Amino acid sequence: MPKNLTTDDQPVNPAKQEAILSAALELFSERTYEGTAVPLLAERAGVGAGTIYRYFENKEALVNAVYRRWANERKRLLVDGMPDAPAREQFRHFWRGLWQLAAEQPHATLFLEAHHHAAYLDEQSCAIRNQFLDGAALILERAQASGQVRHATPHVLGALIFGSFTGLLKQLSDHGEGISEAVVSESEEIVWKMLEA
Amino acid sequence: MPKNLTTDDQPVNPAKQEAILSAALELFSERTYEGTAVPLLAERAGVGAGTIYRYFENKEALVNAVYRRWANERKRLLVDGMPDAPAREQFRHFWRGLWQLAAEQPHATLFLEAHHHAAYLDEQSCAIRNQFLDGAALILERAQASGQVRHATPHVLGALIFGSFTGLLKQLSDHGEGISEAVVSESEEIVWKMLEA
Amino acid sequence: MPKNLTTDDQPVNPAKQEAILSAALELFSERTYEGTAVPLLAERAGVGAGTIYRYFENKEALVNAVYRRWANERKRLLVDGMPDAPAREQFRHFWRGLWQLAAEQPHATLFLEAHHHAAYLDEQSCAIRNQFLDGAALILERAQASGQVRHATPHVLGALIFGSFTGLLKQLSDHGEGISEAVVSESEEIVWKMLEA
Amino acid sequence: MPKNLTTDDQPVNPAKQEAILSAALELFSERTYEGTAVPLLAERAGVGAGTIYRYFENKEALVNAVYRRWANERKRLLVDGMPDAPAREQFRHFWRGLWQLAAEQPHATLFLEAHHHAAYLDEQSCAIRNQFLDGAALILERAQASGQVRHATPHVLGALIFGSFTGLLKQLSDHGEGISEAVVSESEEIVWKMLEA
DNA sequence: AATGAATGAGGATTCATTCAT
DNA sequence: CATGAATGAATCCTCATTCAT
Repeated sequence: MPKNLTTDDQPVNPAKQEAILSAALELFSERTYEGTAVPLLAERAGVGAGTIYRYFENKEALVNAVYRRWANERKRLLVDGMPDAPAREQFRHFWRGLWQLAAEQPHATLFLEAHHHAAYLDEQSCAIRNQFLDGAALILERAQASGQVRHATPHVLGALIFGSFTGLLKQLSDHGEGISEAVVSESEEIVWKMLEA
Repeated sequence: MPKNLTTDDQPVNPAKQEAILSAALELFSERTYEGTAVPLLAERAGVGAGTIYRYFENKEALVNAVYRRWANERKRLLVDGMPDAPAREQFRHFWRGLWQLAAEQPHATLFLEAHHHAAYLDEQSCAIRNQFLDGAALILERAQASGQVRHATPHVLGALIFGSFTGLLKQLSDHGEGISEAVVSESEEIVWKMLEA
Repeated sequence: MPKNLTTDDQPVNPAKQEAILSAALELFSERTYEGTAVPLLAERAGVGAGTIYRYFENKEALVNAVYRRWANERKRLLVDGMPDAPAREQFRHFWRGLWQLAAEQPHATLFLEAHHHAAYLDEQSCAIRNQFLDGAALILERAQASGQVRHATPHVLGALIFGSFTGLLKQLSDHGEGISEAVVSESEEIVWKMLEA
Repeated sequence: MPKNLTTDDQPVNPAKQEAILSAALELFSERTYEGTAVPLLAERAGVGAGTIYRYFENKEALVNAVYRRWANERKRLLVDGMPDAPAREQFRHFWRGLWQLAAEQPHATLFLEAHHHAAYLDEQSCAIRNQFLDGAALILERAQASGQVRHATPHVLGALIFGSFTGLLKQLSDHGEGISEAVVSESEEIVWKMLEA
């Protein structure tokens, strides 16, 4: 009776695990963690309710798996994948990356945002978010050192940029508007003003 | 004879109603709406579980009351109370107002943020948030007309500003840092850059 | 702190006690004992909820008081008040008495019927119903002895007569029909056939 | 996918559904609908409390299921199964049928009687009882037409007969007496007197 | 390995009763 | 003496989790 099947204990059926993670992402962001019943989740994933417990120890482990998955993806894309380039270009990479992720995985960004404070997130999940923010701060710091970005507490700067993105994304989704190239480039210009030395 | 004590039918004991609203604000933002059990809420408010139902028809009516209370307060302070002044000064009023509210009522801003999407918010509650956002957009529009603020979709601009604030506030609260004058003025300068014509 | 105020411990305010008993009769027969909330009962009686407990030890004592009141009234009218007369005339007295009570106190008869089996009726309440039935049986027995009424177990005969009455009353009230002289005399004739020697 | 297990969506486990219906019949007639707590009901049925909600949408749906079940059974046996025969024989069929049902299912008749007025009975449940009463009235009417039964409003006659039965059954059960052949045939003779032309 | 019927602890809510006013 | 606001035990019901199949 293996416990932690989330790790690579050779998950029984990758397609099923994937379906569960995907259904969880959808439902947890549409409704809430507490507001989502496991049986409903199972139905959405097309598996039996009991099956979920073969892939995840419990509901809490499942949210954490979803969180980690997308928090990692975001970090990988936006921080690890940051090119060595002038600050303006790095910012473009970052900003457009955020929007691309939001466009490709409409639920992922809002899910990450909504669940960050959650009491049920474990340390590892929190750690990943911090890696993302710290990574972004480090990039900023380097850009400041080379005089390309305004001098200000890097974490403050990072929070402002990231908050701008989240605020705009929420507004668009509230109004049922999709993500248009126009909005992305307009906002890129504007937000860069906060960084520009 | 009237049952609806949620309205101003001279609530039986204002101090108790206040205690309930206050406990609800705290718990709903620390945990979640769904994640907060009514008995716990009652204990935190220092009243019996049944008492809550003398003041609010049900849990849903209670969240809405909390939401309306602070959404109104915010609108009153930041939009209705906006002085007729140069754009830069109006922005200072707005930005510092946001932080002042956050400092005085640490939970209120995060509560409003976390509950905006909530399915259980009724029309009236939603209307107030829109009044706030539309009001802010209108002020921006006027400032744009007079050439003091960059030309860009007002709601986009508004979302960026408000998002910046929220992002920074969350970051501070995550790190357990309080709201310092330094951070407020530093951020004010930076965010203004997004508006500056 | 006198307990049993239902007895003649000089009830504090007879009009109020009366109002409570009357409201209880109405509500307990329209809804149920368990289905009737004490606060509602208080409102219907025009008194405060707490007041009820000055007149009756608790809800259970109240139903019993209502039950006893009408069970006694019925016994007094129909059994104690039975004239010494030929059987046919005694039956007329009894049958018309039942309908008169039902007409004057629409709720009382149905209340008595509905609550007879109730677990919360105390011994005294049950005793009264038995006095009524035993009294009726005794009258029947005498009439049988004098050859005016068919020979059959008196209690069986009594149950059939009384059941006929209840059945018809319920049917009328189900159909929203009032108690008409026509129905009463028609049924009197018919039911007498069961007794006729 | 279908939620409504109350219908014949092949109830998950017929034996369990049966146990619940049976426990409900017992308890609802011993105590009351409102007076019967669901956990107690579950215990008596030998199932978990939650299980009841897999078979019945809620407590109300459960009483209705019980009511329909026995009201249908009664109608089937006594009205639909009425032979084409002389009135006296038809009456014997009806009367003995009532007592047979009462003997086989001691709780069913009293349950039906006690719950007829109930506010929580839905339209379908009420319809069945009416089918029973109307059916009985129709049979009476035919017998009147052929001069075998006294002329009197059929529904009145029906109510008297059925009321007699109920009254006697209650008396027997109050006194803890079983249903004896003697009582049944004695009462059959007597009640027939009400019908005899 | 997968299921989904069954469970019971825990949720929201009601209501008989008390007690400070 | 009368009140009705306050209470918490007890209600109905949901849902995360288990386990026999």
